[in-house]
Amino acid sequence: MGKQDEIRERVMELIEALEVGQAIPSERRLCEQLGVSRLTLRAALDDLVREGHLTRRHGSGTYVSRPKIAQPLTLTSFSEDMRRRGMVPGSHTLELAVMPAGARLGRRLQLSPEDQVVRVKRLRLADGEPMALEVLHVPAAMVPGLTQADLENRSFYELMEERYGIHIASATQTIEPTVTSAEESEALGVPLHSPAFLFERTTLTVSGRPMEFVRSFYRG
Amino acid sequence: MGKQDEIRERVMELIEALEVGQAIPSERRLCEQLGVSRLTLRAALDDLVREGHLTRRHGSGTYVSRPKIAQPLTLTSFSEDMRRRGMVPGSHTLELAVMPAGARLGRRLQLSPEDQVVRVKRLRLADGEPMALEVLHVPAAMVPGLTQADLENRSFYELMEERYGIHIASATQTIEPTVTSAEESEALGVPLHSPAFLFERTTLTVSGRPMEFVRSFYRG
DNA sequence: ACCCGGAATTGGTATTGACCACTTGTCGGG
DNA sequence: CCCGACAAGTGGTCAATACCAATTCCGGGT
Repeated sequence: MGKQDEIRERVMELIEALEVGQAIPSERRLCEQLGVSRLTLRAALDDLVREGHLTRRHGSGTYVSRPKIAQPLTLTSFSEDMRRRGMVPGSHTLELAVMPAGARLGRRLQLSPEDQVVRVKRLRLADGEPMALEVLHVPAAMVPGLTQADLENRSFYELMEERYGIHIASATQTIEPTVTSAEESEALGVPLHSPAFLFERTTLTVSGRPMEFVRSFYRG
Repeated sequence: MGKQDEIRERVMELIEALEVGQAIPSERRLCEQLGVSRLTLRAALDDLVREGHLTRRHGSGTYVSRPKIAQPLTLTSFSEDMRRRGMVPGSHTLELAVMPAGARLGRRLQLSPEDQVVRVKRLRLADGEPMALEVLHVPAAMVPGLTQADLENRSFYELMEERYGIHIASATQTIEPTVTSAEESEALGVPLHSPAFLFERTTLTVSGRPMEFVRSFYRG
């Protein structure tokens, strides 16, 4: 975990507390507050600017921009979606780890920051070709004994229902255009900074509790 | 003109003298040779990597990649092309300047680096919408008295024939996917680093002399 | 002959310090 | 009252340096 990524997260938290159009603290102030050099801070801001969360105005300041457009929801799993398009869906689990939720993720999943979450990184395939990189977070308490093999070529939602008896009720999803980072580029086999779509979805169970938070990068 | 852009040009020249797959000098050696800091050099290399000219391998080196695919040629002017698609072509000249050719451009146009060239920056429109940013270079000796107004909403090739009696014979053109820079983004009204196509064309007269070198950025 | 380990080299990241270019608001002169 | 000059604050760029991480290569031990 680079320091740049950590800063990125902290700035994101800061942004979320502000209105669109408001200015964030100046670079000089911020890098002092966060205890990093200005270049490091700028590298993190560059990311957020490229992804459209911030806009810079030379001589004036850096401003919060473009709120994500919340979509009402079309409750499709990747597996269903691909089959409907006549393609053979698949998935390959790259990583499965248990970690504390942290502030932002905890808020999304209605957990305390110290609660454990399972973080799964999956590559979604269509006809064998990489289509998306998916990072999903689930409260660890909801899925005891989940292993990497459980998710291989398997729909996560189906697994949740069959093994854990958890049924999904609704979800809120946002879509935004973005460009791929180094990791995403490598996983999807496309050049760095290729255009892509970022889906973020929070899924609720029938009892109204958040069940998962997923970030999916779909290649353009 | 930033130092970074200058370095970018110099590295480009260096690259063109190498074969695909060959390594360029290490960053530390290069920044010493070019007399810039490593940060600046890396910024320039970042550009070239993003555009696909270079590939980095951590611990190993930086390598020349992806030769441009030379197209045989489809000899269309922008104006003709747009009309065929049923759109109304237009153009707006942003800048017209006379300057020395320099090394790379001189080579392309078969001029000595000190020879003067006319550099024209044009915005190409389709139905009034910006479609492409075009930077064309013509040997100054070929187009005496050319003014900015001459090119307003006018096909350059038609002008060359009518006024100067220069007829085009053939051209070689390369296409490559790229992303927009700050200047291109602003001119085309798209976000920074949006996907785009870069056309490079060298046009020859019937006498076999290079008549123009054009770089066109078409929005995706 | 093979393999393993360390040194050298390469790209990757971060810090600190400085200066430039643009914007904005203010203060003083007309 | 208005307008221009100026100063402060902002983002943009660059230099010099240090250390980390991955790769490569060569030599010594087996």
